[in-house]
Amino acid sequence: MTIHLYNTLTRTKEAFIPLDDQRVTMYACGPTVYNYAHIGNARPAVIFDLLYRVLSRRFPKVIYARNITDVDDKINKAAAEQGVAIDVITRRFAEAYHQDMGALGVGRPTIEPRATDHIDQIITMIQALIDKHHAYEAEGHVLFDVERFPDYGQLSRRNKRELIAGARVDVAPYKKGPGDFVLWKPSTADQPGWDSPWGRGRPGWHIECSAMSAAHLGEVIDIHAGGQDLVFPHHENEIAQSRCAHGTEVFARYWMHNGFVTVEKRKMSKSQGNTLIVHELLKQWPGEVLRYVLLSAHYRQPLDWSQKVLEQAQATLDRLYGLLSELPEDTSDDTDPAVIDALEDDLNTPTALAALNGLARKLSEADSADQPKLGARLKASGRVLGLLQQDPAIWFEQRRKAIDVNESEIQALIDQRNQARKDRDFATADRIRDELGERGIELRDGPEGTTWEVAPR
RNA sequence: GGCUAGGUGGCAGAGUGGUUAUGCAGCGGCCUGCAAAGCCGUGUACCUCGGUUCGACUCCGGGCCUAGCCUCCA
Repeated sequence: MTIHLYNTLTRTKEAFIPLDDQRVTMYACGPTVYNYAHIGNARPAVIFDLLYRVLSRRFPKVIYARNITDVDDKINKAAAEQGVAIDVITRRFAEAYHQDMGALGVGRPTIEPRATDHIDQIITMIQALIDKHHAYEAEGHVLFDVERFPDYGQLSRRNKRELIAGARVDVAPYKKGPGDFVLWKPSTADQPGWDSPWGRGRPGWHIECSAMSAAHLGEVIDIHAGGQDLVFPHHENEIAQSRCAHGTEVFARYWMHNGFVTVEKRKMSKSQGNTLIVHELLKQWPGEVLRYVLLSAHYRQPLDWSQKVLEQAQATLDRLYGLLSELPEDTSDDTDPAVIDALEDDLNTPTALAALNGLARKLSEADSADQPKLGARLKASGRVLGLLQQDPAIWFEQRRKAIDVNESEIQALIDQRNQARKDRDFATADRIRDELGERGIELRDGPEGTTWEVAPR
C-alpha cells in the first residue's frame, strides 16, 4: 500500500510520492529552547518521529531535519531575567528537551540544525531576496515585501485584504505593506547580534527554517511539518521567502500540521498558563504512558489531556505487558499488516492501536503453542509505534519505585498471611491483604505462590 | 468580522452509504477460602432540521453548539 498523507496545502489526503525515492526529505519545526517543553510541544515531536519511522520502512533513505531555535527574543528575556548568558539557557533547555523527548520514545532526527550555526546562510538568503526585489531595507530592518508575491496566503487560505482587515497588530511605520514581515532586525549592544550588510543584528523568526531547510535538505523538500498554529504566519512566510529566494514553484510538497493538546478543551499554551510540563509529568508517569496517550487520538484532531486518559492508557499498557510477560523474549520483525496499514493511512494511530489490541486478543485466545509467535508479532508491531519495548518485569517494577515500599517488610506480611491462610484463619489473612491494599499494594495468589504489584492509581 | 476544524455509546476515540471499531469503566460467568489479576460473554451511539437515495451516523444544504487561527505559540 502506498503511504497516504493529508496535505494542508490541498486540504486533501494524497498518495505520498517523493521527488526522489532514494532520498526522502522532511523538516519539522523544533523547539525554541528557553524553557521546558510542555506536552503540547511533545505532540509534534512524537508524531513526526513516528512519521519518520513509517517512511523509513518504505524508503531506503529518509533525511529528517528538526531544528533548534537558539536565537530568539524570548531566550534573551529568559537570560536577562535569570542573569545568565544566553547560551546557558539554550544549552540547558536543549539538553532537557532531548532528555524529555527521549523518555517519550522520540528518537533523534537525522540532522538537528541550530539557527546560530546558520547565520551565514541566513544572510545570503536575505541578500538574495533583496537582489530580487522581494525584500527591502528600512531603518536597519530588512522586510519581506508581501505585495510582490502573488501566491501569499495560499497555504493558510487567506487573501491579503482579509489579513489587513483582520490585523490585530499595530503596523510598524517603516513597513511598506502591513503584511510585510521582518527578515533581519537590528540588535542593541546588549542583545546577541551578528555583522551583516545591514549592520549588526539578528534574524527574524521565519527565515531560519527556510535557510536551514535549504542548507540541509535542498530548495524543494518533500514534507514540512509542525503544529497547526504555525500555518499562519510562520509557514506561510517560509513559503514566501523560500520560493522567492530560490525562484522555485514549490517549497515543500506536503505540509503536515498536528492539532493541539487541550486542557478542559482549551488550547494548552504558554501564554494561557495552562501548560503541563513533560519534565514534571515524567515524575508521575512512565514516558510510555504519555506516548500512548499522545497516540490515542489522530494527530490532526485535538487531544484533551486529563488524569483519566492517563489512567486509561496505563491500564491498557498493563494488560499488554501482562500478556507479554508470560512469553519468551523474541526480537523478530513480524509486524501486523493491519498496524502498518493504519499508520500508512495518514498516521491513523487510533486504528493502529485498535489493531494492536486486536492482536492482543488473538494472542490470549490462541493455543499456547501459537502464543510465542503472536507475542513476537505484538512486540514487533509495538516497536513501530514506539511501544511495548521494555522488559515487562521492568514495566511493572518501575511503579514500585514510584511509591515508598519496603520490599522485605511486604514479603514478611505476605508470609504471615500465607501462614494464616494455611491455618484457615481467613480473618487475619484478609486483614493483612486489606492493610496492604490501603497502601496501594495488590496481592495475587497464583499457583506459584503469592506475588504483589503496585496497584494502578 | 474573515478563515479553518469538529460535534459518535458512562468516558476516551476510529471508521463506514446497507455488515463487530478498539480501549477504559459497568454488568454476568470461569477461576479463587474470599479476592485481585487474567480469560470468556454482554448492553447503551452517531447534535438538530430538511434534501438526495431502495437505504445515511456516513453524501448535500440550513440551524445550533464547541475549539482554533487572523498576535508569541506545537
